[in-house]
Amino acid sequence: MGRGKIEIKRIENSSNRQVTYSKRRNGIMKKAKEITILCDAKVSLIIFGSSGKMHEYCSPSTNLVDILDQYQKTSGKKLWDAKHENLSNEIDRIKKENDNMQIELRHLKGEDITSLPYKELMAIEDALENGLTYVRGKQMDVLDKTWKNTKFLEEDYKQLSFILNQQQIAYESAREQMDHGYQRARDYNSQMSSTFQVQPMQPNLQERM
Amino acid sequence: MGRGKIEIKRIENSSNRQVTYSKRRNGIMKKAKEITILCDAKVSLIIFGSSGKMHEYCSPSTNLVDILDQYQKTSGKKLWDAKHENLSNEIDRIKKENDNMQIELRHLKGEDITSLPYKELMAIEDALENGLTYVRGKQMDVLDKTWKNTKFLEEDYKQLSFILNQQQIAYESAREQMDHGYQRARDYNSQMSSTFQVQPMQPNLQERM
DNA sequence: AGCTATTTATAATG
DNA sequence: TCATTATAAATAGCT
Repeated sequence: MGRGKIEIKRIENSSNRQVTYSKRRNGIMKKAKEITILCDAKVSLIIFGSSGKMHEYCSPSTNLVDILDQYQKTSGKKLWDAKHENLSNEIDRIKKENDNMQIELRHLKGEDITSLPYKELMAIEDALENGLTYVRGKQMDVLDKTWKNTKFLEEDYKQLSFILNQQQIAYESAREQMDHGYQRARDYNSQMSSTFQVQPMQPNLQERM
Repeated sequence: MGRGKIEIKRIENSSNRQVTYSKRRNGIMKKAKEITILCDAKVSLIIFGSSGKMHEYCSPSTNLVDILDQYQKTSGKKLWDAKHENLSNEIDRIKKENDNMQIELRHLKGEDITSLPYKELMAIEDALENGLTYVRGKQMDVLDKTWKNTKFLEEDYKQLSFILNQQQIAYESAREQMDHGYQRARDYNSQMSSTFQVQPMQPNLQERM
């Protein structure tokens, strides 16, 4: 597009090259702007001439950083170094921490917060906290007692089981003796008691609380 | 340059826009390559179409990172650091959020509340009350279960006592027989086995929870 | 996708 | 360097 066709290869004449560069650079810039407007495109164009001078175009709807971000996401290529990755990781970590706390808060809170007049609030607040402390303490006590009772009961139960076992053995012994009629029960008694170890009847009861 | 002149404004017809985008994108790409060769320029061109698809050109003598480095040096604009700053800002923001939540948590636990204004006390109070309701309900559930468990245990205990009692009686009987030596044990045997069948000692205690 | 009438970009020139 | 202009290239509207 000019008075003569040119081959696409480096323009050796420095002056011509400079002129062509200038003209074509403007041309590309213009085209970039146009496609941005015509087609809703996001464009980043950076040109360095051989002299080192820079020219830049970036579509007005965004900025270079955003475009480069998007570039990284889309292409998968990383432009930023490990520092930025570390920062990103820290953000992720803190966000996770955030989420955890938010969950904790939700657990501690009820749901809606209804408004009350200020004056009443102050007085109630102390009472509530005292009540809260009291109730918690009280409930802990009750749980404690219940637990102890259960433990005692369990102990009794074990002992009873043991005695029952002994009784059964004694009974069997007695029966056998009665059937054969010649050996003493006392021998079997002692022998069996060591065989029948006491079984813990409620080994995991505390886990049921 | 076309059959008709067009105004440079967004092409409303989506299909036309897409076609034009494709054509012009190729045009720009070609121009970029050409200026690179003709004029020894370094070019980076990144285009995102409205569909989100990316197209990129970078002059072969270099790469995007180098160009961006040079961009920062030449323009003085921070790219790298801008990104860094953005991330740092976000970290600060999230950390602040974190701190706020931590304070809220402390307040709910009754810590650091002495110097708080009414409004916040009110909010905390409501939250505590709601939480209290929830906790109480939960504790009631636990107590209920414990109580039921205790009752079951008591039943077992009673039953065991009963059986023990039976055993003792049977044993006494058997001994007596043995002493007097005239009645068969088999009668007692059948009697006892039916007695033993009664005991569901701890078959499915866990299901009671 | 191609085609082509036109518009646009630009190489050569002054 | 800038403006002009002849010409090559790009492309808008069609099929």
